Amino acid sequence: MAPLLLTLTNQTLTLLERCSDMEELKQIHAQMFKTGLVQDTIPGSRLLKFCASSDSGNLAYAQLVFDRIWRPNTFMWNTIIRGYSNSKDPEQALLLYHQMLCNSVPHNGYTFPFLLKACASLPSLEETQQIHARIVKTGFISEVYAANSLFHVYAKSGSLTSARRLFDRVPQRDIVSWNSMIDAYTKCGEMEIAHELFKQMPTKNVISWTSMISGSVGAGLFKEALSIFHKMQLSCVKPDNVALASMLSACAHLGALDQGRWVQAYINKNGIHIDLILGCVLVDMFAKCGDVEEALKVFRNMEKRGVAAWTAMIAGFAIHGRGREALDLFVEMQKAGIKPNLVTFTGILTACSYAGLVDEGKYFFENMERVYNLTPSVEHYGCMVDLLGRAGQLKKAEELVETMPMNPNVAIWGALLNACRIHGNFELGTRVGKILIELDADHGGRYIHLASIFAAAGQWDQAVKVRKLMKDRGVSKLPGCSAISSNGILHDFFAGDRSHPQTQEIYLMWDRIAERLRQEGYKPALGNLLLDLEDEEKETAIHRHSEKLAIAFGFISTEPGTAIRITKNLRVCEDCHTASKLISKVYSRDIVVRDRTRFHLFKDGNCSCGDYW
DNA sequence: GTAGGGTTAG
Repeated sequence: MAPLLLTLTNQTLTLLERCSDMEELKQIHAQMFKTGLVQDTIPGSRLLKFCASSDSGNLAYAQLVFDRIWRPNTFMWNTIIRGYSNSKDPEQALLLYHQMLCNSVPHNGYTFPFLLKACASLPSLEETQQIHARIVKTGFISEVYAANSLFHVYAKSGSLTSARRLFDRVPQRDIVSWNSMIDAYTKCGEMEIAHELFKQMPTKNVISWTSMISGSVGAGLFKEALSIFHKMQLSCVKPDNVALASMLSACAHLGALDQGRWVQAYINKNGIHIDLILGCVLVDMFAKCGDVEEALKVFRNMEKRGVAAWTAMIAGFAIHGRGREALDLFVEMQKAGIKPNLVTFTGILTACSYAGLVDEGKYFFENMERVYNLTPSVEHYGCMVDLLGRAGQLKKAEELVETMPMNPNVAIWGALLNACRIHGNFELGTRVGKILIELDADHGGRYIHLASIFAAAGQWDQAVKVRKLMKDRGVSKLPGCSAISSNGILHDFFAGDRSHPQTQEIYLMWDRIAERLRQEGYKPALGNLLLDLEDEEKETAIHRHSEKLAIAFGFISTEPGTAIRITKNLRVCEDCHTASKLISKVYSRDIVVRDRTRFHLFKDGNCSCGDYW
């Protein structure tokens, strides 16, 4: 090459390397046209690569550049395929691949990972199988990148057997192969097999650990997730953003504020960048663990917020009954140019429902389609049934169930039934209750609910019948469980639990509390929960509810004057609610209870839910 | 060039 041309080429390559946006690129492109460098392989490829695969690139422009290249080489074909595989139009990657085949352009080891990435985002099993055959035929199956990409697509399209067969047969496996398989199993809920592979794999990195953590979260094994995180630290693998996000998600589910705060401290101490997702899960964790103020602080400090972070904060206000603030934030969000999605609306409608903002809720529901171009789904109808029902508009709630464009599911009937409970509607309550024990026949809580409605109306024979049906069908009730954290350890309590090492102390403490409450005029609301027991037994049983045990433990294990924080897996019962209110007054202790659906802040004898739950 | 993380009604 002539020295002058060589200098020109090198200059252009340097310019392309330093190029930061499309404006700059277009200028370089124009120069390349003039000098004819555009048809040169190396500068031409670099130009294409910037347009097709850099963050500030432009795929349409890349296509234009590509179309003008006379006989593009394998690298160029790979580059444009890669561009489409990461785009909204991954199918185009497959089309280009077929063109590549027609033009008899040879593959290389890079072609298949790009192509399979496109398959993974479609995902198209048929295409994957065809590409698989070609990979085998061309011998690339022995290349670990191609094989790994295949595991990934198969796993993603749910063909676990294909993925595993391949995994067991390929000549070469690396850590990515193992991680892909582990992740595939966790995503299908096959935690045992995932554990097995995890144990077998020769070395583990942060991704291996994170897959196990997020897999456990997905399977509802939140404590397990915490324990895996702990083991990861013991093996000196440093958690990154992704691992911390999974861990925070487990904390959010458990209501494990102490552990969540520890993660936040870890982030600060190690200078970890709070990205879009990490910020979002931090907000969600604090809100779900009962510290809305801290959630808001994190939210305000985020550099950039995606729609999920806004939604998490809105939903956070909602579960604390702070509906007005949720709506204010919704307005602010739109001013910030963020478009709400379907999830945002469940947050908004929940906020309205829990705060009794009936007109506002109706307004937003009606505007979903018209203003925001979002079609309400069954979740949104569920919120509306709940909203109307809580507000006592049972007739309207029922009408909505009858006229909604989809079949009502258990959540819809559940919302209606809860409304009947709050407002004491026997006729509708029994009707809905009967539907629920058929639709959700394995769910013990449904039978108990229906039986207690009958009992409340004095129809004991009917109540007994329902209990008998439940017994005959072999259905059991999910036991109530309350968790409370002390010194960073979560303590679980079930009703009547005697497994805690401090059981004696705890029961004694509760007896003292109960005595004090009695002096203040408290009478246990025996209601109609346990109809097969005598009154005295009922009273004993109700005094052993998991929540009360947790509160008693809270009195033993926390400093006077500090809030007692409890997380419950079911709804708060009437009696525990009354007792908690009284305790908060008599002992001047705030009690924060997160139940299955929302928070209750018991303070000075009142509850933040306004006795409306 | 291949692998892991986010907001959802009862």
